[in-house]
Amino acid sequence: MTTKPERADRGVTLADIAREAGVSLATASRAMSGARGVSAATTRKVRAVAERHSYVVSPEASGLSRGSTGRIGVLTRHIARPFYAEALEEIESVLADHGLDTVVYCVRTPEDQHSFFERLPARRKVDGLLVLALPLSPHEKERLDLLDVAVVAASGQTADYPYVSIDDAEAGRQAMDHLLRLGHRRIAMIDAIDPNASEWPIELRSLAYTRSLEAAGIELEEDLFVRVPWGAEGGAEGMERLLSLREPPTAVFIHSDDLAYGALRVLRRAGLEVPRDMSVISIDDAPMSELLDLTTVRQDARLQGRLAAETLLAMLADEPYQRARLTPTRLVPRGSTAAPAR
Amino acid sequence: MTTKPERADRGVTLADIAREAGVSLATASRAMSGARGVSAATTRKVRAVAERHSYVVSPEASGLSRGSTGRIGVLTRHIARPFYAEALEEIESVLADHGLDTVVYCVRTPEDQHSFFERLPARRKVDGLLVLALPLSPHEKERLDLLDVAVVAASGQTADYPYVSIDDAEAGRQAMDHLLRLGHRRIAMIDAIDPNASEWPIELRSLAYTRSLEAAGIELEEDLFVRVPWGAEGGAEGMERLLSLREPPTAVFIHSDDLAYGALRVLRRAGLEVPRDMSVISIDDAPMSELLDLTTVRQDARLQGRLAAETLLAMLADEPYQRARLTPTRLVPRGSTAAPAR
DNA sequence: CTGAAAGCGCTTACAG
DNA sequence: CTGAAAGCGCTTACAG
Repeated sequence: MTTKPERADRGVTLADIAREAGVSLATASRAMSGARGVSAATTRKVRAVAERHSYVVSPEASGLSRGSTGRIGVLTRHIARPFYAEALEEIESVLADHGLDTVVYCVRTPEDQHSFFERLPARRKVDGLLVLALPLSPHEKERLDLLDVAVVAASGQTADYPYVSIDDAEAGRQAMDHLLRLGHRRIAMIDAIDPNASEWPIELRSLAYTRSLEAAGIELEEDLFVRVPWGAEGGAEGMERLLSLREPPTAVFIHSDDLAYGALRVLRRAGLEVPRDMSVISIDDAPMSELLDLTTVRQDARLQGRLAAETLLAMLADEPYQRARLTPTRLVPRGSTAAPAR
Repeated sequence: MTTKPERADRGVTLADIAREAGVSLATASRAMSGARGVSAATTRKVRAVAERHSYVVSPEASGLSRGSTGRIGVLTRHIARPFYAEALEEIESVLADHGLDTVVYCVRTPEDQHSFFERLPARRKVDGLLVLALPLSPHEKERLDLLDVAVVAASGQTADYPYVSIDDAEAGRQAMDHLLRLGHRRIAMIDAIDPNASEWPIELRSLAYTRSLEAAGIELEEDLFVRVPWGAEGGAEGMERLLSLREPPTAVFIHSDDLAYGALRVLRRAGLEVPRDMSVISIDDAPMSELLDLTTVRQDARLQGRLAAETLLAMLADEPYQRARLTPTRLVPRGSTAAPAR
């Protein structure tokens, strides 16, 4: 019946199903969506016909009609780093369980990030957005609000969206506490900055470092605090700087596991033994840390992803939710820390 | 003018833009899409109005009309493993550069996988599908064909879709060759099987092992070939079995880096030194391998992801493409291999 | 419980 | 170069 044959065979439509089932389009639609107010027999009949044709309702058309997309966007700066990858995997899992698709927007570089907020490619494409460990400038937040969808942040946000995160200050305290209890007094810190991050919240981990030392009555030494770019290379650089001191520390608290891996390599190559010559602790408990016998403070990336996704689902369903959720961290003592040699 | 006010304020529509620009809907549509046949002045006027309202064309409506979704699905069993995460990151990057969204379908368990192929949640939602290192049974392939979209496989496929992959046999040969040249004769292999994989292609890596030994005139020893489940734990188990032999090998070729990490840990804990007591080589060159000083055969996950995405783009654009693309692998000699002790 | 009809927000052949 | 109109494949208030 179509006057445009080239469009005619895009596949079976609800109209076809309705016709074959001997009901109206409206009833077929209700039967397929499980809306109430259709007799069980009719529903069965319609669905049987649909089944026979391997028919599924077109999400595009359905979404257009009802005004939702059935998709959630995840905005992130990385996919291939353990924390992000694990959080993403869990997010996808939660969303899929609720029938929602996950679309990934990865802004690798500052340029990508800039263009994302200028062009807003997610506009009109998602029902909600999960912002993964991406601090937002006020301008970026303003742009994001143009999406006009629910937003939840996981870790390190600067805007005022509902969020899920660890308590970085507490995690830092746990790490420092462990070193102090072991008897260390000369404790260094290798802090990390993301060279690509335009904005970053107050660094709670380094704050924990200074506070813990102060609380223990230990004087701060400028040389013992180094700040390096993110990643194993940064950790290596930081450790090299510490080893070059006239009097190196006996222990070091490192911003995160990734950095610690680089630091451990430097120690090994320098012929130093861990933990005898240097205790090393960091934060994350990334997958490799167990293999490397690294003492660390565990944060659960998957849990954070899960809770963030669930928060977003609650917002979309207009159910109550917590604006701020802190997930627990805990010390995982392994072989890279011990009491100082003397 | 709408009779349904609750639907009225979903935002600015093309009709609003057209009205304000003083043109018809049709012309506004053409101006926004950049279709030819609109005067430059009109185009400018329409776009200016759109800009002023932060308007973008609704992908849902546009897609419904033109019959495409602007989305590509990625089907995978993992997100949080380096190979997958890197490939995915690159895929997203390529697709985003072409204005396409990436939606992830991660089937973690055999049940997830089964349900994916039964329910086909990607149906009517994507213009194409990238299957990441997921071997398909004939039945699964049959189901997938119901999606009626372009499909490209990256690594380890069993169906006959266009694909991108390394040459596993060649990679294995490179690894074995390295050990043989160093003078090893007693070479073991730790092979991996994915306990979740319903189907798996002929194992080309272990084939390379036997062939290389045969070519070198070395007799195969059953004890020297062990097969374990995937992951570091599997590698540890495999190495333990090899160490328990009356006469352990002097070198071992391991299916992939992940397994090698576990094997290295077992060696270290057993007080054995690498490479003095045992040479270790594997395939992948995952991010941690450099830190662990692991000799390996590098495969480029990002390149595979990129080429797979580009192949899919070519298919969608009806441009010529290669049905099979093999990406190169190369030996990366590091500190975990050396000539046998005596 | 069921149907006719309007509407979701676009695109595009057709006719100027 | 531009517009009126049909169509994309659904959903849902309205009226039985």
